[in-house]
Amino acid sequence: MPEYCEVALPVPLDQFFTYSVPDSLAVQPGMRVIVPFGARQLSGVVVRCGTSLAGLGTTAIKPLKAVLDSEPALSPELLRLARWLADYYLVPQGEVLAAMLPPKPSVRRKTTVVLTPEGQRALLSAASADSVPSADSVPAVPSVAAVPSVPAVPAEERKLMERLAKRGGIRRESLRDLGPLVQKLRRRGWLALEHTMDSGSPGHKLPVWEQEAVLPQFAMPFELSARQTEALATVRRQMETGSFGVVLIHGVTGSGKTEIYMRAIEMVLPQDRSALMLVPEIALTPAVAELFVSRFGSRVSVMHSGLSDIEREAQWRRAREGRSQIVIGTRSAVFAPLDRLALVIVDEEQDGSYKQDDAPRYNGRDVAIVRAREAGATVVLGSATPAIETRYNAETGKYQLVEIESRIEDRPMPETTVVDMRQEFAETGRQHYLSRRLEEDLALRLEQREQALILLNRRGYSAFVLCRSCGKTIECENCSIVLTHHRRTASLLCHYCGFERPVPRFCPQCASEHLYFVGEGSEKIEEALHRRFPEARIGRLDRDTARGRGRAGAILAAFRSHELDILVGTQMIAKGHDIHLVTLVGVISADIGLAHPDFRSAERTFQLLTQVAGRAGRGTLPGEVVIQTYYPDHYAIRAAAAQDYAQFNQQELRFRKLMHYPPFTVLANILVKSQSAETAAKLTGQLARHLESQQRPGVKILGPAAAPIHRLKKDYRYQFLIKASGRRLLREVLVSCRDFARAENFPAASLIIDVDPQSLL
DNA sequence: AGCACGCCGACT
DNA sequence: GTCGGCGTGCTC
Repeated sequence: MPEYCEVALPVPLDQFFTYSVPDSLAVQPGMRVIVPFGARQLSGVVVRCGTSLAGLGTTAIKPLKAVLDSEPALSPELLRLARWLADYYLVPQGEVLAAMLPPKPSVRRKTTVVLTPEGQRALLSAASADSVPSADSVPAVPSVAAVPSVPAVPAEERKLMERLAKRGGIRRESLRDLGPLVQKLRRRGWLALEHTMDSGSPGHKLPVWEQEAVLPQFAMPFELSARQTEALATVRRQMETGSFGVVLIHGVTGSGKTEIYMRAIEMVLPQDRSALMLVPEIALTPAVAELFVSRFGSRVSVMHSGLSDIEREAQWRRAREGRSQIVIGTRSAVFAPLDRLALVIVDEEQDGSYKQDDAPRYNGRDVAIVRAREAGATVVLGSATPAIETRYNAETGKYQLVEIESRIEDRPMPETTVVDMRQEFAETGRQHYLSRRLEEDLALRLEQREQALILLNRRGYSAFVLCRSCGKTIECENCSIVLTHHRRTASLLCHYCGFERPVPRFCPQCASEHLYFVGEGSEKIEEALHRRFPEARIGRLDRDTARGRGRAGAILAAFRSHELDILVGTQMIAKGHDIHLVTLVGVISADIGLAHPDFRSAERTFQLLTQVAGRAGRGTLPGEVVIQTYYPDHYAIRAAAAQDYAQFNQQELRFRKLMHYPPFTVLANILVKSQSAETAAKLTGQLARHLESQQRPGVKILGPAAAPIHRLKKDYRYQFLIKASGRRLLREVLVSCRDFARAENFPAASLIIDVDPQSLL
C-alpha cells in the first residue's frame, strides 16, 4: 500500500513534489490528482508511488486532496514518453504531462468568489452610513469624514460586493477583468475564494459516431495502382517484422497516399492492435474525418483543435478505454492513449504545424517516431515534398524509401507556366495583379464550368500603409511589425499579436493625408477577381474568413460541391484537398515567403508551390498551373515549376552543407526576452558571456542578435542560434544555459530554448 | 508560473 | 501614520 507519491505539476520547476496519500485514496502512477501547492490547488500527474521517503529534510509533506481517475490516465508507456520529451526539449515534465492530457481534467476545479462575514458587515454598515445622503449625489470623501467610524467603500467595490451579496457567489472566470479588485478586497478579508469540485455535467451532445456504433464499409472502392501496391507491401513487410522501422512514402501529389494509409490501418485491426495517424492542422476537415469514419466506423477517434473540451475528452476516453483502436488527429494526438500501437502514420510529414510553438516545443512527427520506437511499431511518413532532413534520413538508410512518381490511373501532372512579372510589366506597362496569361486561363476555365484555385499567401487587403510625406510605415504598438490593412473591418491589423486600429485618415507621425496603401493580400485579389469576372462565384479561404468553428470546412464544402467557381486564399487552400473539377491553380506572388530571414524559406516556398500545384488535375480532366513571380530564377521556384524534387533537394543540400544547417548539424534557438528593453539587453549580455565559455569543437554559436522580429507582443527579443555536430553536444550547451539562467535568477519566462526550431522569428 | 511576505513613497 | 507599489523567494 503506497503511502507517498511523487507528483509532476504544471509549473516551470524541474522537480516532482511528494505528497502523502490518505487512507481513503488509492493512487497509481499515471493518475491525475489535485494537490495543495503553496496557497493554491493544482492538478498534476502521479509519476511514482512508494512507501518510503527519500530524504526530504524538514519540508512538511501535505496530503493529496483528491484523485481524479480510477484508472491511470497515462500508461507507463506514455509516462516514459513524457520523460523523453522533457529531457529532449528541456522542459519540466509537469508541463509535458499537462500537454499530453485533454485540456481540462474530467473533474474540474471551480473557484467561486464569495463574501465573507466581515464583508457582509462592511457592506451593511456602509449602506446604512450613506442611507441618509444618497451615495450617488455625495462625493465619497466628505461622507467618510462625516461618519469616521465606518470605513469608506468606494463605489466600484460596493457594486461588486452588492452583486456578490445578491447572487451568493460568482465564478472567478466571470470576474476576470475585476481581478485586482477581488484581490484587494480579499486581502482586506471581505472576500474569499471557495474551491469546489465539479464533475462535469453529463448529457453533452456527442459526435454521431459516439452515440451509436457506426458500421465500417469494407468495400474496396478501387484497385491499387502497381506503385501503391508496392508501397503497401513495403509497409506490410515492415509491420510483419514486429519491430520498429520507418518507411517514407515519397509520392507525388495525387499518387494515392491516403488509400495506402487506410489499407495499412486495415492490416493492424485483425491483430487487435491500434493505429495512430497524424495530419496537419488544416488538413483535418470534416470531409477527411468523414472519409475515415465511413471506412472504419466507430473504431476511429478524431482529435483536432476544433473540438470542444467535452468532445475532445470523449474522443480521448474512447481511445483510453479501448473502444476505438484508431486515432486520427493533429499534433497533440501523438499522445493519444492507445495501447498496443502497431502503426503510426504521419501525413505531410514536412508540415510546419507539427511543431508546437509554445512550451513544450515538440515536433509531433519526431515524437511520433520516438513513440513508435518505444512501442515497436511501424512508422509511415508520407509526403510529396519531404522535409530535407527526412529525405536525407531515407537516403542514408535510416528510413526505408518508397517513391511514387506517377499519379493514380496515370493521370498527368499539371502543366506549369511561370510568368515573369517584371516582363509582364515591361510589356503591358500596367501594374496588375493578374497576368494576361492567368486572366485568359481563368476565363477559359469558367467558360468550361471548371474550377480554379488562386493562391496569395498573405492575408488582408494591402500589405501595409506608407506615408508619402514622411516615408514612415504604420507599425504595431506591441511588435516591430508593419500593420496589414484589412478592408472589410476598415482596420490595420497586426498578424502577430492581433493588435487592431482603425485605418487612419492622416499619418500618425506627420499628420499628412498622403497615405499610400502598398501591396496586395487575399482580400484584394478576391475583390479584383469579382470585378474582372462579375458572373463568377468566388469564395475566399484564409484565417479571416475561416474564423469560427467549422467555417473553413463550410467554405471548402461549398467549393467541393461546385457552389463556387474560384477559391482564393492563403496557404490554407494548398493542403490536401482533393477536388476533381479543379483544373487551374494560379499563384499570384510566388516569392512572398522567400524574403523570410530563415534558412528554410526556400524549402517552404518549394513545398507550398508544389502542394498547391498538386491540387490541379486530380480528376479525369488535366490540370494547369500558372505561377507569377518577380524572381523566376530562384531555385525553389524553378524546381517547383519543373516539379523536380531531386533538383531542389540537390541544391538545398549543397546550401545546407555549406552553411552548416540540418541535416548536417542539429540546431537550437535560444531566445531571451523581456518587456523592458534594458533587461532584455542585460540578460542577453550575461548569457553571451556564459556562451563564450561554451565554445568547443563541433559547436557553432551565432549571436547574440536581435531577433528578426525584435519586439513581439511587447517583448524585446534577442537570440542565439546553436549549431552542433551532434545531439549530445547540443544538449550540453543548452543544459548549461538553462542552469546558468537559473543560477543568475533570470525570470522564468525570459529564456526560451527551442530545440529543432521550425522558424526563427 | 502564481502567490505571499516585506520594505520604501503618496494620500487620509 | 496607512495604502499600495513590485522586488525576492518559495512551493512537497
